[in-house]
Amino acid sequence: MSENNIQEIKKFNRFYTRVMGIFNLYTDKSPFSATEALILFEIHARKNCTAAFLSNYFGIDKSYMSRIIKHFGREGLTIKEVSQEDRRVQHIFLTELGRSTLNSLANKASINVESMIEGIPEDQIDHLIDSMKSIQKILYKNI
Amino acid sequence: MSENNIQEIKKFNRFYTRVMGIFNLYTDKSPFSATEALILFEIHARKNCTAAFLSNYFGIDKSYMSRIIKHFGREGLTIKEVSQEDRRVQHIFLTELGRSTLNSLANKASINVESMIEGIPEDQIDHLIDSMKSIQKILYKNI
DNA sequence: AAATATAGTTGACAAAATCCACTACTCATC
DNA sequence: GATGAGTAGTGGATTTTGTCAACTATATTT
Repeated sequence: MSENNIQEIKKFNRFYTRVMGIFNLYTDKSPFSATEALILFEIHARKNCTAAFLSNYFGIDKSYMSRIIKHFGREGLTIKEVSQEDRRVQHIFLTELGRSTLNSLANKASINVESMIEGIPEDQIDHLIDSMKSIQKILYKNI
Repeated sequence: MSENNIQEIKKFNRFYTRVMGIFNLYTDKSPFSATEALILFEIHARKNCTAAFLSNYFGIDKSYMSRIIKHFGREGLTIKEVSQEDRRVQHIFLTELGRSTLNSLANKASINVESMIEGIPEDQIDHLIDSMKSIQKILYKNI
């Protein structure tokens, strides 16, 4: 593998890390961290989501994940339901409040994204999105 | 701005956040965090780098930045030099040890990037890198 | 049924990050 | 050249985020 390619990818990683740091994706002054917002999103998007899945999916320690979900529970955002097939596992679901909270976080994220691309001409935005799709498509199997 | 575009960008952001979380870019079992590695890199790359610049560049609290740089100093990775023009500002430089430390962090990062793209055919890697370059070029002015 | 493995929880702790007050200096204006 | 406003950097106190190891409960393998 060309050393040059590696350097280019690292450069992109530095760049995009900073982009995300600056457009602090979900979290401007909300009581939820970016991580929590991502987890909430995933609970919503996956069916029969479990703590183990989330822990593995995000590469987050299971004890930490347990606490995050506990926190969601205390706030009334999620409920857990013991699986019928395997009584060790608990499926996690959003409550109505959880859905509306996620919704408001998603709106904030949208506003951030808008400021991230504001002033960029249409055709470039299209190119941007094509590029983003390509990256996902190419890296997909390795993630 | 099309709502659909926003959603696509948010999807990419979630995706790439996860990519970077998983290929924990610099930091596998090194005594430096990913943030510290990025800062070390930037001290190396910029000339006449200052704490204020870094703080602003990364969107990191200045007191935290001060502590990180202090830490680098204690470890012998950086030295500071009071500016002649403005005695409030201190330029930061890597020492020889700082450079070699950065180098070894960079090597670890390279290994992570390799595993991130392993098994992906040449032409796709090229496409990947083109896409990454496009994104940087398009977002550059807004960052 | 004994050993091994997985899901999730908890306590204790460590690392990362923020908030705020402070010093030292610079710069502009009177 | 004193005064006030602003910026660079530091340090104390605290909060948030994340890790480690031990534990319970259930499932799976032998």
